Amino acid sequence: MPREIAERGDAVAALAEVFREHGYSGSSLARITQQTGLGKGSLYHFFPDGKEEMAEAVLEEVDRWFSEHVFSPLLDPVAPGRGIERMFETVDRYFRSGERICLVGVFALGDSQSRFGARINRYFSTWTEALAAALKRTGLTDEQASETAEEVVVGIQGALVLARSRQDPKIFSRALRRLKRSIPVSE
Amino acid sequence: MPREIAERGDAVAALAEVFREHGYSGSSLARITQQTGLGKGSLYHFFPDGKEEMAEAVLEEVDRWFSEHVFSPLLDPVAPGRGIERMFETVDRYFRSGERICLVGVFALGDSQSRFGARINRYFSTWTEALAAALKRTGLTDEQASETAEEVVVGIQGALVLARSRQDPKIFSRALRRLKRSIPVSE
DNA sequence: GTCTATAGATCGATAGAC
DNA sequence: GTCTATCGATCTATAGAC
Repeated sequence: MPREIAERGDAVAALAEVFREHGYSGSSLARITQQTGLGKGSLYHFFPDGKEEMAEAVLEEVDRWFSEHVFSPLLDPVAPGRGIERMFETVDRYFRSGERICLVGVFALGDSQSRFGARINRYFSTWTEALAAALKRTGLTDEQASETAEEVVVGIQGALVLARSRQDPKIFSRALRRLKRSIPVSE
Repeated sequence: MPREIAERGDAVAALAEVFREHGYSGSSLARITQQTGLGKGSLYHFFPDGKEEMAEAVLEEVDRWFSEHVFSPLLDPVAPGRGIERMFETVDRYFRSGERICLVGVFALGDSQSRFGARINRYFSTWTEALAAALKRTGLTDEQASETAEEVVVGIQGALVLARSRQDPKIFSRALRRLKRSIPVSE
């Protein structure tokens, strides 16, 4: 029987949920060991630089995951419309239709902004620019594409904040529906 | 010469900026005393129940301020269109055109969500419902009004997250402009 | 690799002088 | 009301056994 957490990659996934739920300062090592089942020995074996390295690894993994599953499909040269469609589907699944919040957003609003600012900035700018590029290839002007891309990313983040605040995931679903509609149809 | 902080009300205003910038767990008493200039003696004199009472007082003050300056104008029975206009102006000023973030949003995404959940929920539902009521009185159907109100509050919060993340307040200004446009004109 | 024990700093909170 | 001193708890991180 395999252990639940046998390597660094598994540890990162478990850490992500802790940081997502409690933020950076709210995630004490005591809480981390408890929620992940990993002892301090294991944690400092995988992440010699401690909590900051854990958070860095988590942010890096989120970045990697979005690059592969969200940003890359948007940049697919053959089907911009299809890439955008897929983005909405993937995002809906990733955030569990509004039950999950965005870890990068949590870090952006929290006290960890100064610590991880560069990575946070890059995550959102990469997303916005990839979406703008796809929109442009559906026929929008540069300005329309940039503006619409920003509107979509803003709308997603805001919907996650409100869904969490009001404990109502449907807020997120409704926002996704509105945002999809706001995009000029193309085929 | 008057002291900078002579009463509880002034303390609350100073505390708000600390919590806004560092979140709940990120605002240690050491940081609070340093940033506000208030000693622990004074803080515990004003807030006998400590840090949690400080945060409660700050949230209460934000609630009170928005009720007076944002929600009430929306509910003004004579001029729904004018109330909505004023809401955008007031919100733009309050968030310093995107340089400031929403303290309630910070608490909502942070680990303080469980502690202050009821108040956070109420803040956003009051806002959304007041705006929906105003929109309805401009002639929108119940459903259009609710949907548009949600879109606006979501858009504002998302824009604050992105403006902070990308260190670009203009993201907030652009979002406000789009949201104003999304509202059916009325006079 | 993972455990226990613990160091050293910082946490929120309190006491008592003034 | 505000200060300094300090409590016990908790924090991040490390050491050393296995």
